[in-house]
Amino acid sequence: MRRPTMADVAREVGVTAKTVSRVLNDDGPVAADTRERVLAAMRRLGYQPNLMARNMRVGARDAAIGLVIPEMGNPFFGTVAGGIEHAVRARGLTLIVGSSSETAELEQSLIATFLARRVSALMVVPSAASDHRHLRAERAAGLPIVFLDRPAVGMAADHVVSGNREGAREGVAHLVGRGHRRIGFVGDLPATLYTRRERFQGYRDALEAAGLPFDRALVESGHDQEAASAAVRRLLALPDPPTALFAANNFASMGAVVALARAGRRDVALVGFDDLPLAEVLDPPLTVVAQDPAAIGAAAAELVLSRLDGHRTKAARRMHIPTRLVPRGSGEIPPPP
Amino acid sequence: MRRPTMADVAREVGVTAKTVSRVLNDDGPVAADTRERVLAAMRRLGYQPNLMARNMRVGARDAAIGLVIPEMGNPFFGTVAGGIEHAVRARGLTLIVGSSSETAELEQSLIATFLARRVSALMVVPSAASDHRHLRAERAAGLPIVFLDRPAVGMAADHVVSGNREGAREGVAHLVGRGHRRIGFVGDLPATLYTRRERFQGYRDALEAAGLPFDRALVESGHDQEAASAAVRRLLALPDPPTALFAANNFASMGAVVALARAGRRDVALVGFDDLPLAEVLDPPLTVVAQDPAAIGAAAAELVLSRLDGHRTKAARRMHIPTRLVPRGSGEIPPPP
DNA sequence: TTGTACGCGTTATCAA
DNA sequence: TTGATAACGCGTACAA
Repeated sequence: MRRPTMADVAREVGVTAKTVSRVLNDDGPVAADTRERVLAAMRRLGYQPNLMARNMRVGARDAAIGLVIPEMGNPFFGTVAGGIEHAVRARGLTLIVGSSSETAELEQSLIATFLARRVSALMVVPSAASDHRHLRAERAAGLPIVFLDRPAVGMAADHVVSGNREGAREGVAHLVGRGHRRIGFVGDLPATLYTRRERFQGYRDALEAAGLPFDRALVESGHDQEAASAAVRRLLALPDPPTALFAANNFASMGAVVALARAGRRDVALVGFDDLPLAEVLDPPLTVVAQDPAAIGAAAAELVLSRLDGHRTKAARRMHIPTRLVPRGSGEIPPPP
Repeated sequence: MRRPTMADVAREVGVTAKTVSRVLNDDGPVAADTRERVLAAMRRLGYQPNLMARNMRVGARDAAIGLVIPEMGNPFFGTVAGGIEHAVRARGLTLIVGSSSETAELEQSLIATFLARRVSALMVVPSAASDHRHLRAERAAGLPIVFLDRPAVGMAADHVVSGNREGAREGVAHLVGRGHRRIGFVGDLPATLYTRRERFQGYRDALEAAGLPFDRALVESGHDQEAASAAVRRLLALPDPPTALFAANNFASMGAVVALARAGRRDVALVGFDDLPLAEVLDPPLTVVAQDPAAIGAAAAELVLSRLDGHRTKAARRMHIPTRLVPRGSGEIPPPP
């Protein structure tokens, strides 16, 4: 029950494999008659070309792009992946995905697998503790590599990230504009994470631009939704508590929403970084600084495709995808008089 | 700047490619000394084995699993994919993913690509209008094929689905148990969708078990969140409106939540099928029949792996992953006296 | 318009 | 313990 090959089709028709190949790829001249007979034989035998063999012969490159994301169930990264797939499909490239669970070990192991497969390009969302020095040789050898959401560590490479700092500044400035002077910051851990650092800088930028003092007591962190909830409770229990909160990522937002709802506090303003599905039906509806994951994926795909097209600049190209402030209610709550 | 091959390593050491291969795969006897020198040369040259060539030579099968899902950004399918990847990674299999945008054309084209790549197995979430007759030959030839979330059309094949009918029955029975006698059904379109049909059957089962009449006027549909909202508004505007609603999928739930919130109706009970991220902080918190997407992915992966291990039953194996009723508030609202 | 010879990078087979 | 040779399925270069 072997699968038919070009040779089988060729034998059936009484020609050479090369002729079958010509028909398949519309390459070179083939007599209309021969062509018909080859196509008929293909159908009769149920022939399917072997992409593996083709890839190997033609470019010594797999017509696939390797993508490493932290977690597939996370709609942010899922949407990024969708944006990439959509953009590369037209080029006949398929997407190979692996999730790193935010660990450097899995990330490395996935990258190694992709390299072994000879993928045409590599796209990576770096996990917290990873280092990418070992990829410098690959990049130098011409393999397109793009980092997503966070920059590479230990090497200069293309990347596409959100306008984290600007977005956070805008979100916090929005609160300042409503009259808030004590604004809490709820971030993730570790505090060395790129996105966390950038958004924290944006927070400080906004305070400074408004001439407001920075109070370390107003900065809290948590590594998941529960911890973020607890962080918010601590902030609200301060002697001189904040009148507004800035949640620096989506689970911090969720944690803040839950903490405020449980405490029955409808007087505390809240702006979250990254949009949430049901944000508009929350009570109050959640004001966010929305990211654009599909655009991040599409931009990264374009970077990769242009490199594949021979655009071999040595310089790393870096893109910031702008965020968008979406006022819905929670961010417009004024401070108490 | 060519990438080093086995032959390069072999030349460097003064042996044959086959010896290098033996070292790489721990296959056959190699002198400890030779072994060391080969390993050293590999490191020196930065050799990386070419998986494409290996796959082609060894099994004519790609060490990858092809997965077709409707949409990557949807956390339900993202989590399913994560469950699969987690389960197959230990076997050295990687995951190739494509999204069909719920169209039969893209689904077919993705499947064709995967078959051309000679993937080791195929996992498919069928889109609404697709037909899988053409896969019968593949299945007969021994390719493991598993359908997810919805069964195949036109062929008998393994599948893993949620306990849609039982879950819906339990959700509706929950409302009946609270005293509701007029319960609206909000489903998706087209009404011929497998999941829609099953959940509708569960709805009718629960009514029948309680001796309640079925009223066609209480059944409404919509193909997205907005349409579901409109459907709910129509139900509430009936002369004899429902006192409770059953939303048969997640966007129907969201639509219902929005519609009820906008209408200020806190007296209408609501149970949704499929859980939502912020369900517990909604007002009222949303009672749901939760599915277990990670378990669906894991179960499907196990089916595939057992087939790969030679378990070649001709009979299709079908699994139902049970749902779980999560009472949070919205489903416990009693009918008006 | 078609065929021949060879190579992609690896492993299987059998002999040395 | 190692090597020589062939093979996987396909495309390239060139000849016929």
